[in-house]
Amino acid sequence: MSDAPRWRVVGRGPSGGVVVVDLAADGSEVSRTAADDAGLTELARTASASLRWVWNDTRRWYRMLLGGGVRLMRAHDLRLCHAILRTSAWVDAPALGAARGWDAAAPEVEPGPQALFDLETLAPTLPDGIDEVLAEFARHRAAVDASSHAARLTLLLAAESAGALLAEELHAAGLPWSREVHTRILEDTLGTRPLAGGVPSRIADAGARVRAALGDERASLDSQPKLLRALHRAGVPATSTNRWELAEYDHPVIAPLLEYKKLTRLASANGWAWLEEWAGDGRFRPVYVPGGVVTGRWASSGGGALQLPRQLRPAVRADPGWTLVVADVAQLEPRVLAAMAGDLALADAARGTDLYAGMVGGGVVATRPEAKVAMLGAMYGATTGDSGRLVPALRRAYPRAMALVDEAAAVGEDGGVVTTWLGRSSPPPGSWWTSVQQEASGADASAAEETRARRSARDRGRFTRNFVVQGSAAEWALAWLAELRTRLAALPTAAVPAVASGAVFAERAHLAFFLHDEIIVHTPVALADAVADAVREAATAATTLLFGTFPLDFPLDLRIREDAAKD
DNA sequence: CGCCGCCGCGCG
DNA sequence: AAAGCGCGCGGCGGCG
Repeated sequence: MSDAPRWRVVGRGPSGGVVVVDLAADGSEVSRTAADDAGLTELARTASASLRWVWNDTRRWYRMLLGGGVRLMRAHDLRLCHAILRTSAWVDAPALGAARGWDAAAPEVEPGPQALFDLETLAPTLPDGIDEVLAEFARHRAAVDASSHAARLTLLLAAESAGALLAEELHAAGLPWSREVHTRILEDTLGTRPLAGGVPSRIADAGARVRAALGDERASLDSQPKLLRALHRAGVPATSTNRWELAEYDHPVIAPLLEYKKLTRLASANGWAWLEEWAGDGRFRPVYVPGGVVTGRWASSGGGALQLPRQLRPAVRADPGWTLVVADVAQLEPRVLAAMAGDLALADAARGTDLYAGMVGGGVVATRPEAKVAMLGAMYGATTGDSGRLVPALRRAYPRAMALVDEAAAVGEDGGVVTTWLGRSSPPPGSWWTSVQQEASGADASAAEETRARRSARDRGRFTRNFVVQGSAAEWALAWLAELRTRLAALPTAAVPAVASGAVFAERAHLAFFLHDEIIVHTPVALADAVADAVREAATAATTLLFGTFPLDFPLDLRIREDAAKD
């Protein structure tokens, strides 16, 4: 059926009701239907999985559909795709020039209470009128079609939008979390839970030992300036209180102070209050923010989802009858760099499962830890220290890979824009950066102005150097997620006890967590092996999708177990 | 009292 | 054991 609808565009009519417009592959309108929210949910429930849903903001629409028990496979998120297309160096900027209002930040699903009283300060809202939505979608298609990199951009927009669907599903499903295990970790580490306003026993104990070593019974340990002064009085000439510097001093206060800092960090970031607020019902439901980082990585909002300490991983526990498939990619970024640069020598080092061991085996550096810091230094732009010292060896061994990141840095220092493998471009320099460079280029520029300009140029060079690698790695990860999501949806159901993940995921394997290069799938035990296969197949498919036949794979560290601890 | 910048530290 | 990218968050303290 060549005239079957390919896109389903969702917006609002003049009266505020939902309007659904189906478009054929050539963009012509096939049908136009008025609906309400319930009607939209029913339309979605019976829609073909091949239909791509187009709307202004996935969170706005998909949260409702998921709540109604509907899962969709494909989308085109106009806000996220606009952000990519508007800045991509592969897109003719005027193509989106007619767009108005599509640069808005992600809107809140529920307006905050103050918004009701303070209308003037409301953030500009995203257009949702069906005609504006249709027009913006048409601009996107035209912009992609006119690009000389249409295939890659199409892939990027599809992956970004699949990520937006998944972000909502991850929120709806939640990460299965054991109150009991978390509480036990807290008690084992911090001691018994204090009464309201009190201090856990081991923190109190460590604090007492710190104060004794300082010879100051009243020393304030939680205020950085006060702690620094107390250290000076005790004869520790530290310039900061970060743990790397403190560890350099030989003084009896150091050991208990580092212990105190570690314990207070756990208590304040992920202690009993966090447990009650974020995971009290047995699910941790972070708000993921796809595209929330300039490089294309996801950010998160609330609960510190992307900073969960490894120490608490044992609290991630499958429901009864379920298990977890936990997988992460080994050395994702250097592998992506090797593939982008077409660097066969680096690809050769990556042949086994451990790229860093491969570097040692190739005689590039002497030890695995050296290989790791050297590679990180190459991608981050290290110039000094152990890492910077080793980078020249990499430049000799992997000239193509190093030329790619060195070129990205040179472009950035010069005020230019760099672009990822699939077409996400770095933001242009801001007005502050440009004026600093201009002031320093004048004949009457002071030495201080020149120094400032050089420093900010190098800072930007390190940013663009890393942007191409971090951003392209994020694209591989998105493709992996999108491929995996499709495969999981195709798996059968399995009879298992009901879970707290919502109707959409009852008896179904589903993604439960994503962290840059790592995923957790929550699955009925009977499906675990099939899920593991799907995770591996998805990685292979993502690699082929991005890099074709380039001889490099992305090996996974994959575990099937009831908790998400590393060992 | 709320807002904001700084510091420190968790994650990749 | 760092000095080199990207984040979010809690606590503090200065400010209005």
